Amino acid sequence: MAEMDTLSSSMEDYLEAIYHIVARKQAARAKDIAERMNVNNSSVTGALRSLSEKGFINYAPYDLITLTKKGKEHARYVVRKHDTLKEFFMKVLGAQEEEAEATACKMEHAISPDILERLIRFVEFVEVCPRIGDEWMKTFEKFCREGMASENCEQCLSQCLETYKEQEEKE
Amino acid sequence: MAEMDTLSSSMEDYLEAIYHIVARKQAARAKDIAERMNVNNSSVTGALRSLSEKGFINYAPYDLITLTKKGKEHARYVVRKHDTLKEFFMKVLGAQEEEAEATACKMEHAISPDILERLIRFVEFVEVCPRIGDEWMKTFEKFCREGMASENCEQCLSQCLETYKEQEEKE
DNA sequence: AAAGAAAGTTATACAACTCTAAAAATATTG
DNA sequence: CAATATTTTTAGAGTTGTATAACTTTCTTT
Repeated sequence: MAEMDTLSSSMEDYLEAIYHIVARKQAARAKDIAERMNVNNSSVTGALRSLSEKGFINYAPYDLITLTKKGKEHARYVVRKHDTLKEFFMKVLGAQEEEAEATACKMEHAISPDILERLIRFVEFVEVCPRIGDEWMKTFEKFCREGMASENCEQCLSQCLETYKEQEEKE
Repeated sequence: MAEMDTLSSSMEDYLEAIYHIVARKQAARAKDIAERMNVNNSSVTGALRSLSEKGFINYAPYDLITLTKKGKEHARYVVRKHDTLKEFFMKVLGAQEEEAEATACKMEHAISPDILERLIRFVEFVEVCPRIGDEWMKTFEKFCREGMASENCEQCLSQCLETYKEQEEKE
């Protein structure tokens, strides 16, 4: 028998699409999926059969499509990978939304559980650690434009410390 | 005609393997490639024909394999993507080498030029910016274990500034 | 409820990639 | 240099995912 618990990149894309459609409407129709994925109707039918056989979706010919528990769980995992990558590309690397979205979409299938967890922690950390934060992002952007101007490091650090102290006082 | 300048993930893997083999020896043989990639000999033949048709390698049946200029350039680009991801996973996210290697191998095909450049800059920056550096990595590791202990931020920043000043004096 | 529209499925074909088994070419060595 | 071993290729088949075209089912509307 074919693997029951693993999905190809392609099938993960279908599952993800179904997840998002089901989140908006009650259930998904083949046509919605085809439109969202820019794919032919008949390709959807094949994908549905495959996802159904593996127990990820509830589906019978001509019927509406919903996710099984297993399908929901896997879909959420895929979405988590997608969103984490997109967030990292935008918030840390400063990429544009469209670029981040497209690249996350392609890379999401290949990221391992271990690296994913680390990346989630990292993005979380970047947001709460004062050593990073907004100012730091600006510094990174400047670095990207002009390279490292090492003379400013002390000033940069002092500034960072001052800002932090000021914010602490306000709270 | 089939696309001449783009390669599937699979063909990029072959090209990358050939690049590494050619770097060690003068030229690659089908057997070397098959061994390195854990793939059947006959699969290599097909890949070689395809890469040759598209102008990435110099190849004729029963002949040794070398890279064309185009092949070398593309291979270097793939390797750059691979190495950048691997470095990021290890140096910034603190992943183990094997994990970093395996994941880079799978993700390298999907990263866009824009995100790649940003990631290269980012890894470079992480290495030169005192606000990050070793201490910061330790902080991140601690954060991963214990979560954010926000009371220590001022101390963390002061410490960082002090260390920087001390190092400046030594130079 | 019947006609027409819309949606979904099947049949078929193709492209990419893989494998096994057998045949052909090349290399090695006694 | 001929026998043997190794390497490479071909032939054929299977898998996955895609599309077009034709057909069937379901929905909509009068």
